[in-house]
Amino acid sequence: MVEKASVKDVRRRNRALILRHVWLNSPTSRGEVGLATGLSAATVTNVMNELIAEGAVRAGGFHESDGGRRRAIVGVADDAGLVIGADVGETKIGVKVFDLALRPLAEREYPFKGRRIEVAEARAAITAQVVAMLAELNTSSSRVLGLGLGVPGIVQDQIVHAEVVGWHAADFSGFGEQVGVPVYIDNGAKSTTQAEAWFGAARGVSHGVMVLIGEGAGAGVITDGRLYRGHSSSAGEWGHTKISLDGPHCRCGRTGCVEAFVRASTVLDQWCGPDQTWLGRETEGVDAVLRAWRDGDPAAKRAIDNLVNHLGVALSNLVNLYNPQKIIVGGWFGERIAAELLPDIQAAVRSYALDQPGDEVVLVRSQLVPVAAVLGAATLPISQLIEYGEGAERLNA
Amino acid sequence: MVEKASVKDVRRRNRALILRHVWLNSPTSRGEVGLATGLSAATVTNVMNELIAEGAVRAGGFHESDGGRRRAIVGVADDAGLVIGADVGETKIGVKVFDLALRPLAEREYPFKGRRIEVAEARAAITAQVVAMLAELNTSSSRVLGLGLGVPGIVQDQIVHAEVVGWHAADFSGFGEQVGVPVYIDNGAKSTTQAEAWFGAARGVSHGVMVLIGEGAGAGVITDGRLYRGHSSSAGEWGHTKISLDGPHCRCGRTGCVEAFVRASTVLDQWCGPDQTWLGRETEGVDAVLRAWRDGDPAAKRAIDNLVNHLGVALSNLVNLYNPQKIIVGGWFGERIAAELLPDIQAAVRSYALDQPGDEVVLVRSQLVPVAAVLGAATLPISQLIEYGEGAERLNA
DNA sequence: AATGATTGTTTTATAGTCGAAAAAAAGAGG
DNA sequence: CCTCTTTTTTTCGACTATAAAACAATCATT
Repeated sequence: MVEKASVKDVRRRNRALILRHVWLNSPTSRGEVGLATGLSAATVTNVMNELIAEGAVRAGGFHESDGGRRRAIVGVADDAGLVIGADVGETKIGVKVFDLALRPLAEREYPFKGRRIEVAEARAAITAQVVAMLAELNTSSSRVLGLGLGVPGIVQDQIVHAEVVGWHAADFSGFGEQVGVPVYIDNGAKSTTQAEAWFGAARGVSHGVMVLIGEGAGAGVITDGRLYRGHSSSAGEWGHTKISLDGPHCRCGRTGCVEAFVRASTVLDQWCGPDQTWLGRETEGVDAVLRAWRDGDPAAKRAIDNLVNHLGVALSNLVNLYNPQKIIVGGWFGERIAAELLPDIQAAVRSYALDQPGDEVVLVRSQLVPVAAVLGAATLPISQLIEYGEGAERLNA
Repeated sequence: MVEKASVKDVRRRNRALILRHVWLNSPTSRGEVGLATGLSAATVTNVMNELIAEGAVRAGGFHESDGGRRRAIVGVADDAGLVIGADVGETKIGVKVFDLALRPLAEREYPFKGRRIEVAEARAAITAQVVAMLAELNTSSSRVLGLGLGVPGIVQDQIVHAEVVGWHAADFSGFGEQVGVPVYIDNGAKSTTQAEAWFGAARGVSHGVMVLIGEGAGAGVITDGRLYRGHSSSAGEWGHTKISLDGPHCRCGRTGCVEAFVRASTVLDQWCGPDQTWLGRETEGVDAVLRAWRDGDPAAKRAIDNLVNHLGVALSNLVNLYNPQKIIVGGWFGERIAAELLPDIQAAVRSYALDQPGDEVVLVRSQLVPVAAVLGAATLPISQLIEYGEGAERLNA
């Protein structure tokens, strides 16, 4: 239930604390780290030198002084290795190579619009793109710390259940050997949330929820500064919670799901009727309906009002259940509507949620939409390095 | 965001681990504790002797030997002090005095059926009853470790928001001085869940949800073996999440709340129509509708089918969001319907929840219904003692 | 240029943690 | 009385973090 602790755990935890701070605030100095973590200067020096010896942190140069010894610069050893993020979306697979500071170096896409993709094809496609990009960058796979893979479904061990792309118990075991680098798989919403927590609108939030709205709807939950996973890491499946006892049919085969109410096509259908199809031009359609709404088009107003109302209900349930400080609205569609409608959505949430948690929650727009998915996936190997020192031997290889 | 750790924390945590095991498995022995916690025999001895010196644990007697040194018995120092649990329900306040092993010693009730109760009245009533019971037991308040108070609402510091009893920002500050013992206040659903986690159906569950259904509907969430509180400890307010966009009016002033669908009176109204009132005889009414349902009464069948269906939707949302191993169904009404309908409810939940989390979750019936509320409240001071050593100086006073 | 104030980092010394192993205690059974 | 078994306690070693002191390196002022 709760695990025992020993002195070793203290070290592991403080080490992670320090390394995480360096990663998220690079370049920094020992003194700053001590202030931020609350650890004594002695401990910081001690741990920092260990990290430098291992190669995860690099020291070099000095900050400018304003009256005293200069602070030595310590920061991510950004060229000590590479990290890869891959994300399986509904219409394409994106793969991106980053340096350890998560600056992009190369990227590829593998579209499969309008059809299904089999697991084997996905595995092969990712492998091919990784190989191609590493060749292009003229590096070897031994320099890669790891590949993080985000998938639109539930992950258990190496098995993926992703109904929206038709994967029932899709098997990713042995994928690491296939690609030639260590592979870490997670739900796409969770890894996107991780990205937002590290670099975006959820920085420093200890209780927050990120919702991702596009053609689907997912969520990632942060509690006590960590991703919430539940018993078998499928927690946070907001898109298929129900806000109506009948309601429209959802892709999952059930009715009344949040996803069926708030996804982009629902709004487009409500605006133009289901005859006029925006298939393949959804982003265009969304821009159009928002434009029409601004111009006072009554059909657009109806569609948008519905959306805001349904989002208000669906998000208020999250507020009542998770009591977050912040809700980050993301996903390609979510980000677009947040740009225009955030105050209305927030008002709707407040009207439906209980007073106390409703008054405290703040809605914000995602800051990383176009890159969040692959970036989030790329944080997976780095998280493992930070938390458990996993893969440190691959650095500077 | 995440706190630093030091060697002191190791001790505090292991100490809590050991003390909790003794409390929940009293009487036990040092060896058993070592096995259960994974700690070395040396550490167990060390910590245990500290706990004995402080008075929270008592050593005495021996287990029988089967060919070796006898195991020394260590257990809760049950007569080293008292603990009080109080619970503010919708129609009455219950107060109960326990010894430290949580065996009941005295109890009182203060009914206020059919009317509201002001905070001052509640405070006075609890105080009076505590004084009376301590007199009856011929002990002094200095022997009381603390009083735990469960309230039907959200608690922040000493301020209680409980709309169902009409308390808006009810002030409980200074209540400890008034009663003469340290007071700990928490949401009633949470403290009831705590009781079930220590002594009932949720023992050893690290990810679970307890739902309490009566005239209201609440929930307590356990994650990683601990109560989930969220940003401002109002997490888990399941009763006012919405499963319908219109739906019946709820006492909270909104519509479509789970509570409005699954509370006892809703079923009774659906069975007999709103004319026939069961006001004041709800338990009777529930027994009657269940009897009618078993006898094949069509109106009863309709009402029960609705209930099962709505519960299925409402609980499936919890399953999708929290991914629990277990859902414990409690509350006076919940426990009754669980006795008869648990398989049907579980089937409904599975049909609405996503496959993977839905297949894994198990519904069980609460084991502690009549006593859970006050018992859970009484665990509050004990939790503080176990986790932080708070109040140890009051033991053996 | 010399001095002192200021700031950042490293070293030293100390108190505290757990755990492995040895030692001791306390029984059963011959 | 001796041996074997089981449980608990003691001893000792490996690690932790931190406070305080020492050290290092800069700026400002004289």
